[in-house]
Amino acid sequence: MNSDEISGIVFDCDYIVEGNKPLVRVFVKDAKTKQNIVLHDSSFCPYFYVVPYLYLTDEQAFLLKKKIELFEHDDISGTLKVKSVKEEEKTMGLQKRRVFRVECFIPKEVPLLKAHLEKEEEIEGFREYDILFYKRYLIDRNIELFRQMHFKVHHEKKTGRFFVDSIKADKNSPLVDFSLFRWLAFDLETIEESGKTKIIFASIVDSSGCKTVITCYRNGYEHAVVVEDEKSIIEKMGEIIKKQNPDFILTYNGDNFDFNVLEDRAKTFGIKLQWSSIGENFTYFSKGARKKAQCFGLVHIDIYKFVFSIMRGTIKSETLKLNNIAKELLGDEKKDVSYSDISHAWRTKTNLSKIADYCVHDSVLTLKLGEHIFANLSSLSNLVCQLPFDTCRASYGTLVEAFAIRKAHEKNIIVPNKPSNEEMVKRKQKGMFKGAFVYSPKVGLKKNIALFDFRSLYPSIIITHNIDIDTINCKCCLKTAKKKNKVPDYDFYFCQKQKGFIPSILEEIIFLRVKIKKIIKETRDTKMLKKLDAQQYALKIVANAFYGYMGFAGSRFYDYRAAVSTTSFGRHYIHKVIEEAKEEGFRVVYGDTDSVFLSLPKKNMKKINKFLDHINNSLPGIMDLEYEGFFTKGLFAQKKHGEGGAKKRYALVDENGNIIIKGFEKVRRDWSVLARQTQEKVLELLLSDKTEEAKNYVRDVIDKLKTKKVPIEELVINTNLKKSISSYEQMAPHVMAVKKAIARGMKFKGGQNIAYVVTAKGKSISDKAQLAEFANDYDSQYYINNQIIPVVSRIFEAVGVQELSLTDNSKQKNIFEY
DNA sequence: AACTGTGGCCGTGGCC
DNA sequence: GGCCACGGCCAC
Repeated sequence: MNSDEISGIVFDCDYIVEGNKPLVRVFVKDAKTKQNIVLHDSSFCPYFYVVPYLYLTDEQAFLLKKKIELFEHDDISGTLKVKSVKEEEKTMGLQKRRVFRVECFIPKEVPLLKAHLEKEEEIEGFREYDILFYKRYLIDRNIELFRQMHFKVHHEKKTGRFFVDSIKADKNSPLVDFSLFRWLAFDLETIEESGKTKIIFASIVDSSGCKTVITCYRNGYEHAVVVEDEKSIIEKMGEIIKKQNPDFILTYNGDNFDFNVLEDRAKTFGIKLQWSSIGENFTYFSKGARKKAQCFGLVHIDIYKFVFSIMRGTIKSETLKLNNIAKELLGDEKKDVSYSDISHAWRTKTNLSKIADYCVHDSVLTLKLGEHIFANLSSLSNLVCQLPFDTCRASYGTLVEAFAIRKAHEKNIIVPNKPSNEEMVKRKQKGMFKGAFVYSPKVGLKKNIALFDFRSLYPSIIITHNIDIDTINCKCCLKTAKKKNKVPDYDFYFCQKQKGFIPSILEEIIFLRVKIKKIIKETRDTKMLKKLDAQQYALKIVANAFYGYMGFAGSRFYDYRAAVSTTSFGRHYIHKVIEEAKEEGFRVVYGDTDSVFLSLPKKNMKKINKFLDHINNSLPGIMDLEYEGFFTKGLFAQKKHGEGGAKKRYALVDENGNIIIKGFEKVRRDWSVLARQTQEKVLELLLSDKTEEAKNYVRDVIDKLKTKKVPIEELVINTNLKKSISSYEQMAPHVMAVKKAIARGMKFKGGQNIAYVVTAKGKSISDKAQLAEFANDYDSQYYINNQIIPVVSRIFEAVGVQELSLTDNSKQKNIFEY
């Protein structure tokens, strides 16, 4: 056997079972040759922890260990045995505990063994029995995803396999580039025929320049690969993909759509989706409503999933459809073809080249999006030690959990278990906990606003006050911390001697982020900058999600008291800043959670810096108030219902004249484009003192609506159908529009975007609502009274323009009357 | 459908 | 006409 060294990048991992032994398979791209290699590791076995009761004597513990070692259970599937038991010392909470690491032969025996041992009286509990085997491997072997790793391997002649002897990560090497890998995106166009979804076009685009569309219609498209039938389309796809030999397969919603169709059609025709160069098939899992298409060594990245769960908060477009996302992120637009266009073209066999073109374009966009998100995806994968396959499908909760588990292993800490269903119900029954403070603004236009906010408020609080499950009301600080580290609104305090696990790992994140930000400042190389920026961004989103994770009922680190303490300190600090600002003679205009808006007679940096220093000198730990910037104007509108100014809705003008709009209809995707644009324009004009122009602009819009000169597209209202149609109590417009569409034979799922128009026909607004595709006209009155007037009058009133100020008419009229 | 959290606004339907 | 629950989306 000759020993060898391989340096490469890990981007996939799974395991197989051979002869009752698990064999981990690590998919590695050799950095030099760019060839992929499957490395096998037979040295790793599944395990979980048994926690014996603390009161057990050494002898009792020894007997328990023996009992577990000798455990044997026979049933029809064979004999269940323990491979080995090792005594270890691990940290649980802040305590060192004796635990038994119970090693099993194969992964699926872990839950079985645990179930059998549950009846043993000497056992207090079980830990880490639900961490998937391949994830366990990545963590325990310190795999650094998307970073150079060094493997000592040996070649086994008999099987031709490479076996791993040792692994070393090169922690200082940068994360790799997109261009290291081969990427392939595909997209399907389908039609509904006799109750089945059938494939009519399939496009394939890859990073080596391949651009193909496959169809079985002969005169479809001059560049098309024309095959016999639908079955051949799928076979041809497999053939091309296999030949192109990509590392990653990219789709946009492939988990729920493309692979769903492919799986069904392939089954019908008796074909396997064997696209991988190493002979693996795609498997399609559905766990409840969640579906995934996966193939070892051919990593399927569903970009829609990543956009939905991770990027949604930063996306502004009305829907998360490919064309919108591509437009927003890439500045590219999808060709505009609707489903009815496709089926019409297919039925009449006209304009087929347009569909083919559109199909290819979708793959092109998907590939481009893949490149766009790669830095973020790879940084996150690396940070939380999860395969890119899992990272692109993960929620924030999953990411935080994965990161915590990884860090726990590093620190020899055993992680708490996931809550049982009953426990989760109990946690949820506690109800919502008190959150942040929001300052009620006064209505009007304010000048010269200095904006301050706390840098990462909640993470800073958790670190500074050592907020954790294990540090709460400790015995060691009973006398001191009770005074010095007490939660403002509650009766508990946190330990000041021993750092909790969560504060300590959060601190690592914050420090690392500061370090990366420093490097960013010194970096010129744009490629490198993008990577570093993605890394600091990954750290930021994981850090910010920790507080929510502690208050999340499904969390391993749930603690109600920790969550309420965090927000309690938050309220305390923002109130403190507000009080001190008042004392220093500033006028407090507004503030939300971690920010304060202070107005000054004029811009005065000396005063601003003095205030900042004054505050920061009195703040403990890593708490840090930052100066965000100066704004020449700030507009706060009257609340529609109730007294005072509306919170979470304002507009600011920065020193360069840019307008920043928060909360108003302009930024809400459930308002018509016309209403949003009109409000934006009015804001723009009023903030530059062009009152008359603003009035005229609105009159003009109203006039256009009255004379039906506004194109219907600008009047479409987008709303999400959040649940299945039957579970709605109230018949809101979008729900009624859907009901009417269902009557026409359309189908809807929860989570779908509904685009509707309020038409002229009907009594109530819901009566009038029709899906955009069925609407031929619109109700001008509705759009004037319910979309335009309310959104602009808030703004006019805020700057002090009374509605009744039109004098060009004999009668005194509302400026917007018509 | 959406499983990181709470605070908040506002339109609409539906009840009184 | 007034009030409130439902429902969706946004700020942080």
